[in-house]
Amino acid sequence: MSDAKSHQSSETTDQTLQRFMGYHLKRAFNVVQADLTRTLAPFELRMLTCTALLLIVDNPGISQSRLADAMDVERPNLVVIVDELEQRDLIMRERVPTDRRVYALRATLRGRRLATSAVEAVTKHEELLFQGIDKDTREQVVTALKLIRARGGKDTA
Amino acid sequence: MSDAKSHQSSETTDQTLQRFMGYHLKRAFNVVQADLTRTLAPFELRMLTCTALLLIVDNPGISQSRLADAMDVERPNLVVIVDELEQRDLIMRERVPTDRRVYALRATLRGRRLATSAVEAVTKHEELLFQGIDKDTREQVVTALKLIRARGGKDTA
DNA sequence: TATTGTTATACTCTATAACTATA
DNA sequence: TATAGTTATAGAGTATAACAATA
Repeated sequence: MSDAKSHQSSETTDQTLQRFMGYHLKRAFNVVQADLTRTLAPFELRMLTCTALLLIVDNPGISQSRLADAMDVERPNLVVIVDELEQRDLIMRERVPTDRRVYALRATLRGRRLATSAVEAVTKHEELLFQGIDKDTREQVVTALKLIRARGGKDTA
Repeated sequence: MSDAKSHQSSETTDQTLQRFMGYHLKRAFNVVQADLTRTLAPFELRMLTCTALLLIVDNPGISQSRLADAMDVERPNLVVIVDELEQRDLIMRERVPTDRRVYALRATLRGRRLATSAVEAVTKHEELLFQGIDKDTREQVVTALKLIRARGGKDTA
């Protein structure tokens, strides 16, 4: 019990950490993130670039500010993501005549095609990763995750 | 509909992304992460250093390799975390006579005291953050997250 | 040979301040 | 003045290769 040897072939008990949802959330997210990275690699997309592409495909004309909000990303960090997608000819920045400050983002045909392929791959990926969890539970999890998301920014005071 | 203006005051539909658990997981994790960072700041702990400290407190004599496994962190990345905790006199690296390659990690009194305070703060933090989610749902979510974690590493092939 | 801890390194993600051009 | 996009920058997390000491 006082020797390191006694731990070598046993699992950690994690008594304290097991109580925290944040711990489980992080571990699960690490797995999903790592798996998703592999799944998206053939498309030369990362989680963030893929998310941005899908949002632009689904919301043609969206501005960078609104895209940043939807992605929970700071505006400065979104710039490089949009740059990358534009350089790869997957999206376009179009000037808006009524407000020359904003860009209207639109997917190109190439972008829409890549998005379709990526969505198919991610769908398969998630089916595999979550196959041990029944549909009802999945929906409950999503509902809970949305609630957590909605509480964001509120102070713990 | 083709003008960016039509999107300015409406929410994105996110039709495609909404289907993916990974998207919800990431957004929820971002919120928890940001909130937890604020909660742990007074203790000068981050999510990773706090996790390491709690695991060492709960598993005295644990080696760095086993700690890295428990945290899903690569060994090289754990070194700086352990360095930080040791420099702050929260834990000690002890040589193990039976295997001189490994360090047995143990929390100091100071480390155990800080861990107790941090656990208290995080507990309060999570109570606030998850107060809209009933106990049964929370347990179901944790069970699901554990299942996802357990599937890690398995190929999507 | 294999493993523990380590160094070095690189890439990604996150966060903030300050600038420009437009409104 | 306020907002959209941008630049620069810093901090933190993640991942891999290679090394010394030890088994």
